Amino acid sequence: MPELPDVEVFKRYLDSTSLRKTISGVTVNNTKILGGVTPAALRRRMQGRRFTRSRRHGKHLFVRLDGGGWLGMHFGMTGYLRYFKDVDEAPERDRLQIRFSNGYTLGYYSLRLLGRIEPVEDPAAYIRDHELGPDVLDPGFDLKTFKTLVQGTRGIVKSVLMNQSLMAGIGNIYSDEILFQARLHPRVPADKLDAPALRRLYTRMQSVLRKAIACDADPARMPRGWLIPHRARGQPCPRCGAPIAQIKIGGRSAYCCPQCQPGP
DNA sequence: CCTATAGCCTGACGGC
DNA sequence: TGCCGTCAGGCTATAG
Repeated sequence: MPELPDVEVFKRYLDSTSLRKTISGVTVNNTKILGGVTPAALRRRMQGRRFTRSRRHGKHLFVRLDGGGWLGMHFGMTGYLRYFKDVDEAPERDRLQIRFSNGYTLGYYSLRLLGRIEPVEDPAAYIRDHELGPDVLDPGFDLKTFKTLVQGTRGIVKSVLMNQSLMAGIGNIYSDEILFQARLHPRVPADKLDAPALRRLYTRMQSVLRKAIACDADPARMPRGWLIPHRARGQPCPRCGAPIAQIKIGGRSAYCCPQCQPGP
C-alpha cells in the first residue's frame, strides 16, 4: 500500500492520535522489522518518552522523541498504523505495539515483514545515507528541478518516477496513475520527453498526489476518471473504454491504456 | 549508468 | 477439498 499519499495519511493519523502521550511500553512481536536493533535497545530509547512531532520524506516517516532522537518508520508493501483502546483479539498481528499511559496502543502492522522501524539520530543524515532524492511534494521541488533531473536520466519514464534516489515518494501504483493522466506510455525514454510532456508530467504528479491525500489514499474515494479504481487487466479505460493493458516493467506489473498512452 | 532478476516474507486467489 | 503456481502498492544485492 504505502506510497507517498498513504504515508502522509499515516502521518496525519499518528499526529492526531499519538503525540504528547507518555510511552509506557513497547512490545515487539517480530524482530525482523527492527533491522539490527534489539527490542531492549528500542525500548530503552522510547520508554517514558513522548512523541512530539513527525515529518515525512517520500515513503519514510520520522517521529521525534522528546529528549532526543527519532523513530524511523517504513511500511514496505503491506504496512499501516492503527490506534486503539480495547484489547485487540489478535494483538500478534501487529509486528510492534507502542502503549501509552492513557491506555491506548499504537500498532504497527506489516504483514510481509518488508517494513522497518528503527531509531534514527537525524532524519537529514538518514536521507543522505540512504541516498533518497528530494520529496516530490517538497515546495522546493519545482518544475525546473524536475526537468533537469528527468532529462539527465536515461531510463524509461516509469522507472524514473519510481527511482527513490532521484525523487522520493512515488511507487508502482501512483506512477501508473500519473502516467495515465499525463498520457504517457510507461516505457517512453525519460530523456525523449519534450517540454510540454515534462510540464504535464510534473503538474499531474503534483495534482495526483495531493488529490490522493485529500481522498485519504482510499481508491474508493478517488475520482471515477482515475485509472486506480480500474487498475486491472481488461477493465475499460475510464477515458476511452479500451481494455486496460498489463505489462511487465522490472518484474512488476504496470497498467496503462493502449489508446490513451500510445507506446514509445 | 541502466535493466533484469532473485530474494526477502506472508497470504489470497485461480486452476486443476 | 487440497495442492500448486502466481501475484501483491517496497527495497536491496547482484549480474550483465
